Amino acid sequence: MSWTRQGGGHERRSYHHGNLREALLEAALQLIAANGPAGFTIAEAARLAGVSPAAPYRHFSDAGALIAEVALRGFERFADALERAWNDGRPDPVRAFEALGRAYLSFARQEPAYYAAMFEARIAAEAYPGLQAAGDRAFGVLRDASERLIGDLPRETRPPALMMALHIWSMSHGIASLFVRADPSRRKLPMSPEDLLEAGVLLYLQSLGLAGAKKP
Amino acid sequence: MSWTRQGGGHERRSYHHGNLREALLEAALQLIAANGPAGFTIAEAARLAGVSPAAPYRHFSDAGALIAEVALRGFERFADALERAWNDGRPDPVRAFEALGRAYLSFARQEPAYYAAMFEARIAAEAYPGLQAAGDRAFGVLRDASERLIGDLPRETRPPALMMALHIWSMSHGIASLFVRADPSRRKLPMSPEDLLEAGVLLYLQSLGLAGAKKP
DNA sequence: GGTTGATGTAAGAGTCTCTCACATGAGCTG
DNA sequence: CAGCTCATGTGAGAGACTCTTACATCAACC
Repeated sequence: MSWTRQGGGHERRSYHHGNLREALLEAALQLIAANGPAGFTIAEAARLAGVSPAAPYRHFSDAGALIAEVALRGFERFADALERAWNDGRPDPVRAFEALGRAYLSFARQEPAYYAAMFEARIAAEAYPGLQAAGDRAFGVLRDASERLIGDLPRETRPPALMMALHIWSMSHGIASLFVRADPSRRKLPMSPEDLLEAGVLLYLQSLGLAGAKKP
Repeated sequence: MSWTRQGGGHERRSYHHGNLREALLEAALQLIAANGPAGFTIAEAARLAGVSPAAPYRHFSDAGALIAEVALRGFERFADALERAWNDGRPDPVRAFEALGRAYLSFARQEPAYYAAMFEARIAAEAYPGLQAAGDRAFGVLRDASERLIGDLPRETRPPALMMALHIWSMSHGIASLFVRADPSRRKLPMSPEDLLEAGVLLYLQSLGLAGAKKP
């Protein structure tokens, strides 16, 4: 997809680009995917967009602001993906919960640039207000799902939903960081990250009295 | 502690530094701790060591090689810390296993510069041979501990020790990355990362038939 | 005492960030 | 339609960093 006004190649005829902001965000995604968050530079993004190195500063105060915008959009897509996977607990809560975990890893795999901007760029979240909220929305999906899952448990054995969500988030994030995002040359696993996470979640749920049996 | 030959301040009288390599590694730790892996520069490290910007290149081929050396030493300290915490399963395997988890988080908290170099610098591990081995030694502690923990279980219900170690490593790493290493302004937790991890590990062990009861 | 090799410096080419003054032209206003 | 205005782009440049090359220093060894 192209973001230039001409809709064609990257040759621009008019003085003004017409859609530079989007073109820069697109370029950032490419560069981050290729080289990690540190591999992205304003200068290179400007080059990809076909403008001078100073032009991006009309749209972003500095490189961090551009990365933060990528991260923000990433969190929104991430939250959407998690919501689709959870699908309001259908076909049944346990299955939907597993789909949620797979969606987490899938996002890390399919959208490495967003994932890197969100979790590996070390952005000061408080400096970019929307970021925190977008992250909270994504986490909220997991929290609501946890709440729903344990809803059927008797009060005495019911764990705090927040704690449960934090456990699942942490394990998903750990697996994604260590085994999905790591270089391919990295330590070989005896199973796919997806299977590893599914087994971990099932064991965790078992200890709560949910998902008692092994998967059919 | 000072790494100059004079053992005193950072004023050097002789032409040669005497211990530049160590001084640079020390400077890198300071800079990474202060500004993250991206905040470290060869030029600034040279300045801290009191040498010209070109001098570091006598000891490290480039900035990545210096970071990799920091990461390597970090993994060694990390493995040592984990081994001390496990303490060969004393006083009993379950308690020692919990101590292992606390040691993981403690390392992330107490040694942020090493942790950042190890896990946040995106080093190409295959380019620095010792790195992979050092990381494997640290993981090996967790793996051996898992093996020992499940050793008492009947064969039929015994999970693969490797999988178990990967689950614990992932949850520990996830909690460390998300809640120990995150900026202090970050989302407030209902409990400390240490308690969160301990609860998660206990639940996990419960589902395996270990650590059946809640902690006294 | 002289030589040599490891370790330092000075200088510089190339790149990046970010700023400032100036150029362009799309859209509004009369 | 003429003219104005302002968002958006350019050119030039200061300051910082990376890494290289040629040269300087000096500790250790013959």
